[in-house]
Amino acid sequence: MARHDDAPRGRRDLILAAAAEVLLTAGLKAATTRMVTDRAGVGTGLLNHYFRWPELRALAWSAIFDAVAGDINDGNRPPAVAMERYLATAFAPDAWIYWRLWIEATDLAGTDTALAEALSTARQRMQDSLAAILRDGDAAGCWRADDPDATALRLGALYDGLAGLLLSGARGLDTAAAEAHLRTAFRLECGGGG
Amino acid sequence: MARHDDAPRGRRDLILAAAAEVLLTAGLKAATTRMVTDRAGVGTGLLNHYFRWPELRALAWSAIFDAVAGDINDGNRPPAVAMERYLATAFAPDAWIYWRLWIEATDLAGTDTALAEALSTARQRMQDSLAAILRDGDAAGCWRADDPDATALRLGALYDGLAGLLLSGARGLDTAAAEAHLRTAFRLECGGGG
DNA sequence: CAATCTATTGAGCAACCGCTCAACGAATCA
DNA sequence: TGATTCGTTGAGCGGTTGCTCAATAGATTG
Repeated sequence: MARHDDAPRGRRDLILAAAAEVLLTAGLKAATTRMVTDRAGVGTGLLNHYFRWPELRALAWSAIFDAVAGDINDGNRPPAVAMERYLATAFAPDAWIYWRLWIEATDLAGTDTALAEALSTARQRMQDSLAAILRDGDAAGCWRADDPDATALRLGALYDGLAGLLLSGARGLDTAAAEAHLRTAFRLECGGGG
Repeated sequence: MARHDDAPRGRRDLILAAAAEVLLTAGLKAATTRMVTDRAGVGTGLLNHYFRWPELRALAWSAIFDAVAGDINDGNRPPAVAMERYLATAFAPDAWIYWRLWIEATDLAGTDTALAEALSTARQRMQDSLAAILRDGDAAGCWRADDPDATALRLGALYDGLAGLLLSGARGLDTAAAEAHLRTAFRLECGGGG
């Protein structure tokens, strides 16, 4: 994902790419402008010449979740496969940094309007993707989904809540248990077809 | 000699009370030591004489949610009434500062160990209370609850997720819709009797 | 070649944070 | 009374942050 091509279209894109790498490494809250300029091998002034920090941070965050969304939507999988993939990868160990970034964005969105906009867009896209899978599955008879949008919202919110529990170190909950809870919720929402 | 805690309201308690007021006003992340000393009408040094900031912040946070928990558990209501009260007050307008404090604590718990401990305790208590209501309701035939603890965890996580959505300004979701989603989840978990 | 312009630098600014510590007033003790 | 203790003060320290701006290097132009 992080491309270290020696032919970046310009220092601007170099900085943007470095910012995304920093977010994936340090998280959203801990990331600073100096981390980005250090990683890009660039003076601190150049970052502020091209961006303001909240703007750059939101852009890098969006870039990351654009890639994630592309990963989810790519290919025309049958709904049962797509759903299984969603449930199986939701709390996978190597997805950890993504729900950390997601939760941190939820938190910062209250203050940072640029990030709030980015989060709103990404969330809508995720929810629409999930709703589409649910609708397809209903049409194909895999399960029942009377109100795919509402179900997608609830599953998404449950996902957020479980991720928050995991991040803040809730007692008696690991990634396997979180996945099981998400699967249970899906079964309750859409019937026993699992 | 007798100078310990016999004083009805020493400066220490004054500072702690001021900290709680600041949290309820400014939130957890925005609160600073200087807000607390200003509100308490006390020098900045005195706060640090009695507390470290993370410790004081966690103490004040705990005090707030001790009061909330007392409010929930107080009285021996029948399970149906207790459950209805939980669902109806979950996203009430005058409770929003509490789920803001709750969500912010979830976020800060990753860094702040004192707050993580306080959150873990409060969360366990909330979850136990909810599980007890679910169990009582099952025993009384109000609804069905095969695994009250798991259901309580899922409802709590959904609550966290919905609160996060509300706080970060998700499109097409207000407090009434959030409450409706929570009620739907409860109905799916515990049967259509409600 | 010199002149011009643009991209880039990084020391340093201003604002914030939690926290320290020498100093002070008011009790208490001898 | 003077000496001692202790709660209390607040200017200021050390550290962090995003960001500025005069200075500089490098390419372009006449």
